[in-house]
Amino acid sequence: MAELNERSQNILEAIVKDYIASAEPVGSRAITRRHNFNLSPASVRNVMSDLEELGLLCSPHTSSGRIPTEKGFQYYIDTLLQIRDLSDTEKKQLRKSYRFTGMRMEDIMQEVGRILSGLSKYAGLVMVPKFASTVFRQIEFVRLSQNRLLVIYVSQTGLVQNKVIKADADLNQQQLEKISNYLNRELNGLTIQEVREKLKNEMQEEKNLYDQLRKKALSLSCAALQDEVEDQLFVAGTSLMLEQPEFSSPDEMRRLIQTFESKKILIDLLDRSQSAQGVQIFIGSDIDLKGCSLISANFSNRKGALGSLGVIGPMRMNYSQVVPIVDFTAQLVSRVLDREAE
Amino acid sequence: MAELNERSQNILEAIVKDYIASAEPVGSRAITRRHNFNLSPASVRNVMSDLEELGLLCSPHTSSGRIPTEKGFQYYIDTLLQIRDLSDTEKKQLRKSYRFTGMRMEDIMQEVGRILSGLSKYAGLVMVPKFASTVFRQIEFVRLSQNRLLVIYVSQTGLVQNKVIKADADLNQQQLEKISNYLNRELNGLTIQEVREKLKNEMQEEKNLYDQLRKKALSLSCAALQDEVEDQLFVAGTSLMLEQPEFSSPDEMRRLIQTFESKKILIDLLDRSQSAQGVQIFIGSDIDLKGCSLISANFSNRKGALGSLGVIGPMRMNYSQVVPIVDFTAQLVSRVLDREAE
DNA sequence: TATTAGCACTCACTGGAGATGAGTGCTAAT
DNA sequence: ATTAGCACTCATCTCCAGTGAGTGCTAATA
Repeated sequence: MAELNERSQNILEAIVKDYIASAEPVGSRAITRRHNFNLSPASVRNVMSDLEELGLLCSPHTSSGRIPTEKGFQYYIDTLLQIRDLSDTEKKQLRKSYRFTGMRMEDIMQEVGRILSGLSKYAGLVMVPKFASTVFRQIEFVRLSQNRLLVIYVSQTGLVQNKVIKADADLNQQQLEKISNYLNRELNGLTIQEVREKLKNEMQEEKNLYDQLRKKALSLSCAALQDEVEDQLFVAGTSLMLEQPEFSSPDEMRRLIQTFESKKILIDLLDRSQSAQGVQIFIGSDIDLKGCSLISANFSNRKGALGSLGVIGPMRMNYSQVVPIVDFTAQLVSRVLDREAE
Repeated sequence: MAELNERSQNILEAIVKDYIASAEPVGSRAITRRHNFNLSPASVRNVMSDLEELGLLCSPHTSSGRIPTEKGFQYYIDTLLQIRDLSDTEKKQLRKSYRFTGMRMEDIMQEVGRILSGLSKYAGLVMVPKFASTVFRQIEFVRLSQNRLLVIYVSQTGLVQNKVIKADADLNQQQLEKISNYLNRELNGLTIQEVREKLKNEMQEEKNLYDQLRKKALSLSCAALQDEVEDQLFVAGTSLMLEQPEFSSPDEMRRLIQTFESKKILIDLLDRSQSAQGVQIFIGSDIDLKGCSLISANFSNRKGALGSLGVIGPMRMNYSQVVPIVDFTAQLVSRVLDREAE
């Protein structure tokens, strides 16, 4: 992107800010009124015309004010946006909202989503990712029927997942207990990734294993960890999002609800942000949700990444307000989960 | 409700059916055209006027057709609605949709909701009720930190629930195992209700218990089962519901989404239907969702009630189509869960 | 006596005409 | 380089007449 001179930058910034506040096209006169650039509307118009030329602004029709294009927002985010830190009071307040003692992981996540949504007035997202990267704590087997077992595993952070697998042999509850004891001893503290590795190695190494128990244990846990568990996604504040003027038409509403309902798109989105550090902003065509932006951050504990959270809203989001909230929340959640793991 | 003569009944039925089909006020001429009662529009108008007098119909404004009032729908449901049985082909098809082998309880419930919604074109609901009535199968404890324990319990049907409790004493994993072994031996096959009773009795009986293990086991499991776990509710097909003309205005949409988002209202609704047998229809002011109806049924296995499922849609729902679907689905799910429990 | 044809009336909805106002681009003056 | 001035555009609002589906009432009819 070519450099803009200072005046153009100022005007672009003014337009973006005014548009964020009002959701209406911004005209040249309105700008001179609200900000005092000591410029006449006509001069502003000239600049606006240039900015339109550059693809940073557009006008919905010939005789209306300008609105920032996606590129305009991108420029604003990249070079104009100043993210203020939260004041200590704000931090304290935020910390006070986040009291999770005695809550289950699921409830914590849900609550975090709700709070994010409430603070931002947009929709809050929290994703607990595929189990793969989390740290193994315990595994239990429950015999459901002759060859169907319920596997329950618990991560270091207390996240509980379960699934049903088929067992080759019919094992009674006592045998299962022995197996889970064995596994818990062997695998405690490893990431699921590492557990998989280890199992794979041992399986190969000891094809003709004498130790029947161990053999069964290995085959069972392999089956249990074979395919991924789905990501869990918590969405909160959909209805707040619907209050935004960009979703005031029935069609737009339906589109949004459909997207949120399937969850798939949102999961993919947050998955993509998994790898990065700090706050990320996805905007417009980055994401499969026309006209929307996502501000996200990852949370993690000492042992590595655990999940992502964020706020999704119209492209015309109040970035300078929401970014620090998302950032700080991610930090808080990370700390809480560290404490949980102890 | 006073008896209506046959002609009035016929005309009321025609109006309700036409309104269900079109969502538009029904006029006298339209009726004579579509059904051949051998009556002139004027005669129909007289009858309609009577029905309005009785509170079964109303007109949105002076010069428009009539729409059924809530009372009108109620009358239709109570005395005019004929529920056809599903044909064998339909039953077979439905059975084919419901293949749940190897799925977790949660996934089954979600899938049932989706199918219900897809078949009815309205929103599908499935609720797994408070754990209280389900049958105990297994309990496990996981030590999270010094005095925080994760309790996992599994019902006979394979439903997994977990929560965090505080423990008085710091117990290591081996002790916990012994305790859970003890509990699993003692309590297997009882309903949670019965488990509670039993624990309460034993606690009182043996206040000065020598058996330390048993004492700890009792106090722990008491804490674990103390307060109810929340009902779990699965909602599917919200966006289908939004296609209905009664929710075409932004305000109505928002109202609906808000209601669905909080889940509270829906849970209360399904809770109320818990006690009854067979299909139930809640309509209009019965429920806290203006202009909507709920068709629900309970599912259960040999050991008793397990949950409810249903379809929620506009009051102008196609009852004769949806009622048998809900009914049959509840039966199917009951059977599946019986098989799971084995 | 129940039914119906006829008629005046109501009211949502539609589409066109005109007024309004916020905004633009261009040009010429400063 | 900046700005005042001006003609022009276009969404939006309001007013208005026309249309059509529907009603209630009354008098004629079978």
